[in-house]
Amino acid sequence: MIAPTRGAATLHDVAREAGVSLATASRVLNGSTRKVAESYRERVEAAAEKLGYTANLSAQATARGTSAIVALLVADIADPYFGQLAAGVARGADEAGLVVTIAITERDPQREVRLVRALRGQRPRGLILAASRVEGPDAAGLQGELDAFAGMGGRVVVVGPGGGTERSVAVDNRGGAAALGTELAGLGYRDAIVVAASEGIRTSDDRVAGFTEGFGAAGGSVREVRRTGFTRDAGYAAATELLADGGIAPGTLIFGISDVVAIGIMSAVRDAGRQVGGDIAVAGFDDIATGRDIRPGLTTVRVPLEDLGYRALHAATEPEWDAAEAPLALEVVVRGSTPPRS
Amino acid sequence: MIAPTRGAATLHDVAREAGVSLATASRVLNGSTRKVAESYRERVEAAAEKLGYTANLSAQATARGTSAIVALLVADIADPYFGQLAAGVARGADEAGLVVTIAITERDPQREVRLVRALRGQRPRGLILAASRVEGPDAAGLQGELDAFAGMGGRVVVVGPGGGTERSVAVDNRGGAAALGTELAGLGYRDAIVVAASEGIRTSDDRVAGFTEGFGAAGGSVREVRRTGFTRDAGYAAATELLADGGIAPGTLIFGISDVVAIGIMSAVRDAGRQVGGDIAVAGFDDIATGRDIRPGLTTVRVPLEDLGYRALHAATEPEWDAAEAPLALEVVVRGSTPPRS
DNA sequence: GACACGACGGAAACCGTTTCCCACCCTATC
DNA sequence: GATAGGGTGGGAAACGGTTTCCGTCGTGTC
Repeated sequence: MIAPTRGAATLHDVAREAGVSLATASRVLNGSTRKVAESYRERVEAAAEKLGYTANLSAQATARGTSAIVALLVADIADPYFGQLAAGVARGADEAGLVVTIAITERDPQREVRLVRALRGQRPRGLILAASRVEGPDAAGLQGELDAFAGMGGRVVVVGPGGGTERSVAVDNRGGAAALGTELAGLGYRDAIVVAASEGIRTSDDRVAGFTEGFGAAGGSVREVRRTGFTRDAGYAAATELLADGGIAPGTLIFGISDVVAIGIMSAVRDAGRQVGGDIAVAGFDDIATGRDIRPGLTTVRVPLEDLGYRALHAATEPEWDAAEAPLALEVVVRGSTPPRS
Repeated sequence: MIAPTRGAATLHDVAREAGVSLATASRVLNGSTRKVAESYRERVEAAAEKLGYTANLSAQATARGTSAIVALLVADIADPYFGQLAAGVARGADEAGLVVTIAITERDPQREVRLVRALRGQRPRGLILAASRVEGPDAAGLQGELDAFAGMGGRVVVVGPGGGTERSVAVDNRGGAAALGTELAGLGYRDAIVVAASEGIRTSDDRVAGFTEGFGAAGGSVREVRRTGFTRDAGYAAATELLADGGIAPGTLIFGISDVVAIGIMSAVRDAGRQVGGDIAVAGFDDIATGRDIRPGLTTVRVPLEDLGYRALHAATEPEWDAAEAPLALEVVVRGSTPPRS
């Protein structure tokens, strides 16, 4: 069905095969407002089929001045948080006939700047930034790149706390964490330790603030905020230290800034010979799939990650966009890792 | 630092700003064998910096006739198996200065064919197929697309069982599963049920065959092979059915075709009021990160997924390639989900 | 001081598409 | 029966680059 040719068939080849001009072939094969006679249309389509023609997207992009690409920047694609998010982005892109290119920051701000610059070369329609947002000196370089990107006509979407002028698909980290704190204080917890990412990372800061607020207002108190990273191993290490340092009294709650961190904490607690739940309670944030399958189940705040990615994709592609769209509903999910106390 | 312009700065703009020809600007900014005088070079670089110039990759691709893109096709990016694989691909691509575009098959063969065709439009240097390979009628259409892709000068790499002419980065599924079977029989297990994907999926078939072989040779016997899917929910459902149907005797081993499936099985076992480990043993394959953090830990076969992705990337880009490169080492990892029996 | 040669800048052709614009034909109208 | 007008095909100029080829200039040699 597909004729083997040297290299890919070009529109030229199709036009010649069909005995029509390039213009006509182009109009038939790639959308155009203009009509072409049925007889021509058939000839061109037959020729294209015969030669296995597929439009060269690069050439199309240069000619049209706009590409069908959306770029996605994540911290770590192996992290289930970003995986689920990426799934939503990919689904939306497919529906819209777009292609997703992905890049990994490895949580390195400098790398992030470099990647945004490199991605800019593709002239994507939109850029989705899902890597954690930083405040501080490194933010300036990134902002410069983002501005350059926007000045070029690309749309920048930030997943999480909206920065400046960019569109953002926000998660109510603060509110969700506050609700979690309130709920857990309601279960009888009074003493909590928070294992967070380093200061300046908005997502982490907001969750810490929200939790402290909610937990405090309902009668609990946060004894300590331990700063570490966003990974499972960071959570494991932090909890191990905490257990070794001064020990952790039974009945204490440890809030991990994300489920991934919380899962690391759970493993550390167990490896130290303690028990998760009645002894040391653990809670997380995000509700990644794994939280359902570990025992005890992980108490957390459900963030509809795939929806989030789906929305981000649309924010990145639609011409006009309503920032105040119904916010994503977060929901506290209590499982066995935080049994009722007393 | 970056001057805001209407649209992106072009090479034209840079050349004008620097007072040189396009040719010279091109030679300075985008690699060329020819040298250009230091004074010119500086002027051009300064102009590029001032204008925030970034080469238009699409234009470059059409002019050069070759793109800097590698396409990655996975079944489901939210699945940790594919996430870790993708991480390796992305790392390799970054090192090589390539861009990764990703597409999701959702395990639908027709969709897969459609995506390969769409991806072809990008004229990627290589295409990495990590979605599970099927045998059967749907395979023909896919093969046609792959041939068309290869005929165009693209390199196709299959992750897993090598198909026909394509390069493949193989995993010794059969050998690994056999080793697992042997090991488990050595621990005293005699009776096993396998929860696999539907017949015709090579990865699954190979693992079933290998396990049956190894387990059988060491004195065990596979009582039943249950066909289902590759997901956590498929594993959960299958195990729930098995437990309801005839019940499962204590001391039985359930081998899930992948860790994701095995984790679903573990949850089903527990939700049925049974215990994982001493009561019903469970084993998986792949060694995804989660397997470490659940309790009991999941016995499995470690597949170095990130390496696998990294290798696939190289196989997809390097001109000549040694198929017989040292195969990836698989390793049986015994954890608490399969305690020694007797 | 003439000549050959190597280095290097610039004009122009080209990559695969889109799209503007013109020519053409057919039909409807006076 | 000439003319205006709408619809449709084709030629050619873009789009943003790369690369070939040519011409000039500076240098080294005898």
